[in-house]
Amino acid sequence: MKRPTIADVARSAAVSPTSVSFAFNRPERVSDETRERILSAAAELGYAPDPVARSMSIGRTGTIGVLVPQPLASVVHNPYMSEFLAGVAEAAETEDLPIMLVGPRQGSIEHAIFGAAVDGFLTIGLEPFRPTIQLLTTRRLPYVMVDSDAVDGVACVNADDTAGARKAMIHLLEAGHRDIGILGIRSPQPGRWERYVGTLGRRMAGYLAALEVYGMSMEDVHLTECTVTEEGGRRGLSRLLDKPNPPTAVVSMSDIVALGALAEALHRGLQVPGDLSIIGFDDIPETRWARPSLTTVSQSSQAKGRIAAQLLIDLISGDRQPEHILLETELVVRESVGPPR
Amino acid sequence: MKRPTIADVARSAAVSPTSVSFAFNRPERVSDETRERILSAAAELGYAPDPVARSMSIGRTGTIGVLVPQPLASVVHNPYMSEFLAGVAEAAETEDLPIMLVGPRQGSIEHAIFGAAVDGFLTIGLEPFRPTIQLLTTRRLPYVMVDSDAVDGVACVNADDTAGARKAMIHLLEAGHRDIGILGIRSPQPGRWERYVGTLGRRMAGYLAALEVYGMSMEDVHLTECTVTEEGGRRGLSRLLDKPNPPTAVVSMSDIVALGALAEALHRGLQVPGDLSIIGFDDIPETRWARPSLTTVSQSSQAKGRIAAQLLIDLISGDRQPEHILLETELVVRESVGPPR
DNA sequence: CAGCGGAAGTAAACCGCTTTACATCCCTGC
DNA sequence: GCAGGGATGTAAAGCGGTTTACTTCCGCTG
Repeated sequence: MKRPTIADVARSAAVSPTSVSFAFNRPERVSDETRERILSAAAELGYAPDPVARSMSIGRTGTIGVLVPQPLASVVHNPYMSEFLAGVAEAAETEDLPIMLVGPRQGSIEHAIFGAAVDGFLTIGLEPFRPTIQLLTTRRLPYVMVDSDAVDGVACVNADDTAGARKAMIHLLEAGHRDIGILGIRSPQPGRWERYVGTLGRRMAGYLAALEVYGMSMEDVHLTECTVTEEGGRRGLSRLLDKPNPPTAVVSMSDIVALGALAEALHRGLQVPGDLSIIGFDDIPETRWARPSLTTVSQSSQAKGRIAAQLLIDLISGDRQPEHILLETELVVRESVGPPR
Repeated sequence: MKRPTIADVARSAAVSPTSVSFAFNRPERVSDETRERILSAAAELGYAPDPVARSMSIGRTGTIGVLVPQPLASVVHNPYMSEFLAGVAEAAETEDLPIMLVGPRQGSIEHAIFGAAVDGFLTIGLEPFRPTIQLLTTRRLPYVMVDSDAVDGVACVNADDTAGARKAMIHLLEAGHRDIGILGIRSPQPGRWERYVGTLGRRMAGYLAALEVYGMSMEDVHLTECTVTEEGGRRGLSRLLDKPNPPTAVVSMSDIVALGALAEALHRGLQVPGDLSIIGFDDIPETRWARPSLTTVSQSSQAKGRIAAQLLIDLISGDRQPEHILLETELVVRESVGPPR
């Protein structure tokens, strides 16, 4: 038995399909009596309007897409992303919009963009790489870029990474540290920090700005790139500690990496912050659980998600123009930073 | 300038819409030369096939829906859900399916079910309440129920909650505890544990079974229902501790609640596990970070998500029949349980 | 040279719903 | 008695693709 269509209901209630549609979507267009008849016929047949056909007709899907450049599984796992998504959900909820998680398809973002039935995209951490933007534009859907470099004419939402990174580095410098390591994030051009773009680039710029305040430069610190996992943090810190003149403090571009580094330091029997100070970035919930709890830079991912989603929703409904939004970052002082020995 | 359609491309390449469609979906059906012409015309116009129209034609959306009974925001935040979703994503990824998060719509699950353009649903923790099942059936879509009571003829995936709860309670009893509190989860009929259904019901049955092994019954323990938040756990434990004969150990139906209880116990200056033993359920990552780390029952939410999603995918493609799957649970012994003083 | 088969291309039906424009009918007011 | 207008209902044209069945054209075989 196939799924009943609007025509089946119409036949069974002895009216036109038009009336059935009206009975569901514009009750005032049919008489009470007819509506009753239609609805009960529908109930009897077990009729439910097909959302796809509906979308097709009205030209909207009522869904917003969240486009992520990594495999979905890793994304949902990532606490930073969870918070972000919670924010997106918060905004989506007020409009009763489901949210669609879209990862790469057949390995390519392109297929993903073209295949998703959504009214607009929220992109996360996409390299502001021309091709991708162009695809998004070709698709002619509104979109908001989060955690990328701001692009003219495109809606963008970012945390003020530069200021945040600056605060983090200043915090260490003020505490008296001069031998500092940076746990960076693996980049397309390993080690070429001058070429970092997007979030990475801005954070690096912030570190740099802080160093300059103290008359230092990149020459005076050790940078190592890590994968964004605890394991990555472990390894990264190991590399730094095994150098001839190990740092007395490290800043990390990500809390996850920082927590890995913390674990490694404790594993090696180091006192934190006695022997080594550590500072992270993102303020994920785990930083509070860590012992010692992690000093980090908060960027309220949830607010970011909420604000970005709201912007997208407004863009879709057409009552706002693309704009750039910069969210404040804040240094959250906890227990993992102290003066050098 | 409107979005170009297949007809525009056809016109521009001087072929029929059929050929354009073939050029995209069945390259072998058009000559190389023509295909070239069509594709370049498409590129020039910035044509991208409309996913909705496509779904409409082929009768599939290529999307799986995750239906949750609570507001989306709270769901994404919940670590247990995050893990589950990661599992779902893992399975979805192998088939390149986006996943759609669907929360209640206009306050009702019904609207949500009817409005979502998906090929199948994964429901989580839905009360196996007739109406909802009926709706799902009316929609005539395959679905898999997770964390509900098993229903005949419906695909269900559950953890073996009963066995898990039993192990937890036995663990406390073996340690010598006889004054035990249960931090339950708020239920539709507060306090009427005999009527618990679904996950709650099964866990309660497990606790009970363990008590009976030691010749005890529900009379001998204190049950209090908590909301599933840390705050809920705090309050719940407070209620138990303020009784005339406070428990020396508590089992919780959820790690989040257990962590709240742990915080409250420490706040009151109690030693854990010295003065109070605590055991949780779910094995969320935070249990490892807690001090003392939390003994709990692991149910591998991620595996659950993966398995449930795979079942749904197979159901959709039609090469599997609905079945019931029960996943093992395991006691994870950490530091929060010891003998009573 | 008739006959056949494969390659290339297309017309038109179809997917299931929405919405505009129009037809009826009946009531109201003058 | 009739024009005007509101209430109710419907035909038909989309929305933008996919797919089936058919036509044409060509080259090849016997």
